[in-house]
Amino acid sequence: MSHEQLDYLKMLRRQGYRVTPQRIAILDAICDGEGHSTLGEIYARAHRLDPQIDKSTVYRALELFEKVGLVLSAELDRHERGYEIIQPEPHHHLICKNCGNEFGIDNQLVDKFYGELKAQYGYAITMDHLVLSGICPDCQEDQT
Amino acid sequence: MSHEQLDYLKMLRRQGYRVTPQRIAILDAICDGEGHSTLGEIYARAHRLDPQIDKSTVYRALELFEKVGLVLSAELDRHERGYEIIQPEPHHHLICKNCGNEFGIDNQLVDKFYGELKAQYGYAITMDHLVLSGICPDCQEDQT
DNA sequence: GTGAGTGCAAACCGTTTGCACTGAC
DNA sequence: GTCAGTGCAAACGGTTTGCACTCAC
Repeated sequence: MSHEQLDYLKMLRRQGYRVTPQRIAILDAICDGEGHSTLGEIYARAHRLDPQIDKSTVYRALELFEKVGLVLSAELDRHERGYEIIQPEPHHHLICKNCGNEFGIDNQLVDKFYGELKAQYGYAITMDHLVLSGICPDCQEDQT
Repeated sequence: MSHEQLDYLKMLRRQGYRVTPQRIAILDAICDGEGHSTLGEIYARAHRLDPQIDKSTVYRALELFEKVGLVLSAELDRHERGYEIIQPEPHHHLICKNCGNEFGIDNQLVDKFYGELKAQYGYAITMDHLVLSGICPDCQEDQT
């Protein structure tokens, strides 16, 4: 894993939580995935790294990681929650309904949209991790 | 219930499904709520109308209603799915995180945003029922 | 050495399913 | 009269919890 992981571990320790082999394995498992991983995927990967690891440990670790701000989660589609390692900037995604590909979105576009909503309705949108599903360009071509 | 309900029932019948007292009660229960109702809320209201009604019937009815296009559902926030009676136009919502108030959004704003995403990334967003959470004007004032 | 974190097993709870009965058509 | 729809009860699967043990600090 990259040197960044060390920072993640430091973040844990700094906030008074212990760094255990299980948490490292689970963190690795989250990073191994591209984009969002479901709990099941994370568990499978972590389990490969350490077959002793228990599912309840993964649940507890993900909850903790989210609390301390190491991971973000989002409802991907019906009954599927995805987790991903946190990024420095608030960021948003496009996910292709068809092929599952993920794509980061320019914050400016979203911020502008939020700004317009604020101007028009007064609502201050607080979703700093928007996940929009649609059809990616490649799949649009295939569908013709 | 309003005369519209008759249309809803017709829609069911037209598509070859039977109109039962339970389905009417569940439909009423959905309409009774303001904005999105959770399955639990719908069940509670339907149960008040007809104490005999079973939860599994509500599950089956909601699934059917969604399939035939009578209701829309959306993930409200973590582990809460909300159902609402369908509206003639594709529409979107703002929900206040604080007080739970819902507010419809002008489609144009969202369409424009989608258009920009399409132009910039090629993705064609297919979410015709966006639910954004934020803080409504009233609650923003209260928070000062 | 101590208590946070873990693995295990059981509990929990929302959802789904199988089945015999009922009532909409 | 028929079969889609229902209520009931049991099964299911993901998530949470209690507890004794372990190991990070």
